[in-house]
Amino acid sequence: MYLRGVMNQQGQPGSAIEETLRVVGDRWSILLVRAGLRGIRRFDDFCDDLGIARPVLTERLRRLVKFGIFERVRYQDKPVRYEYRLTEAGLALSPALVALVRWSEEYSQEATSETTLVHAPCGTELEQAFWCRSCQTTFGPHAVRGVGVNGES
Amino acid sequence: MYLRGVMNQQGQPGSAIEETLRVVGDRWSILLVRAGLRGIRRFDDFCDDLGIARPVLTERLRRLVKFGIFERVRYQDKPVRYEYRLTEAGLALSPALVALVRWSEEYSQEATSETTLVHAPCGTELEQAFWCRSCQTTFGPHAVRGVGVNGES
DNA sequence: AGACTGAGTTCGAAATCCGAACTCAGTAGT
DNA sequence: ACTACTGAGTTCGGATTTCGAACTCAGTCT
Repeated sequence: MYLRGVMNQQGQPGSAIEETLRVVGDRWSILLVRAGLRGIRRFDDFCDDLGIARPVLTERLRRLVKFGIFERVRYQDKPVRYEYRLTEAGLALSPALVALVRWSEEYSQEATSETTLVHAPCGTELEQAFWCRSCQTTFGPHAVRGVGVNGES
Repeated sequence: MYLRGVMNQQGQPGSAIEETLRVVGDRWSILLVRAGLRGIRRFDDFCDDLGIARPVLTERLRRLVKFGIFERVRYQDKPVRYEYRLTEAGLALSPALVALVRWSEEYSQEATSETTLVHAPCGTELEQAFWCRSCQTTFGPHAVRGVGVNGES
């Protein structure tokens, strides 16, 4: 099993993902990131697109800004208006998003997906893999291992 | 922008990820899957490991079973006892999990990760990429496109 | 003046979350 | 036979979050 480094009895240290899920692990945050990737930037547009309650949206965006996933940008002065743009870090969540989309396509029984993800140049359905720069190969989850900072298994 | 096919005003159709996040998009579910990958199977062990409240764990596991991510297996008869094992579908969530771990390692300011994910055979830090079977290449998120079932952009 | 826009706040009702204590069947020890 | 213990849950009341609907506030448009 390849996910290690946890040591989480009674909630002290909080491994990296735990921390991350505390930010991004609710029903809306990932959807907000996805909306951001789809080009949505404005408060009301997020609201309409996702059907999220306004107070919740306010709170969620504030948190995502605080953790550097979105930035709040003033895009107009006369009536001062702000919009929310994905940061570098926010964009970097897309592999996770894509992994979830792929999973949904394959295993989610309920929603029939109207969309498939493909490799743009050729139109082939994409697969997700891990890539080793030094071996120059792709590989699957079974070849992944977690190592601690001082290199133990 | 490569994530499409949504059409979600006032919550009707629910694209695939929305559906998925309704199952897996809370602070605990993903952590439960991760615990499952780490070999945890028993109620009390989940409880101790994650520090999740018992009633919540009950409800969460029930839901994950219902959606085919865990299965509830009777592993003993004398006092009847059940444990929870990841299904095929549950295991298939690991790419998403790995993507989140990678993101955490790179961008999460708070938790310093004590663990890094590497390619097992050679020990090199892994990268995550998309793989096109027909072109035999890896590529990044910018080369991904979403197409609808009848093939429009 | 009156209506509209966009980004929020405020409100009370409803759903969730929590920890701590309890249940229930069976097992092990004395 | 009595007690303690295990594992998988339930039950409880209180705290926190979520919700939809209505309101605010600055500025613009007609």
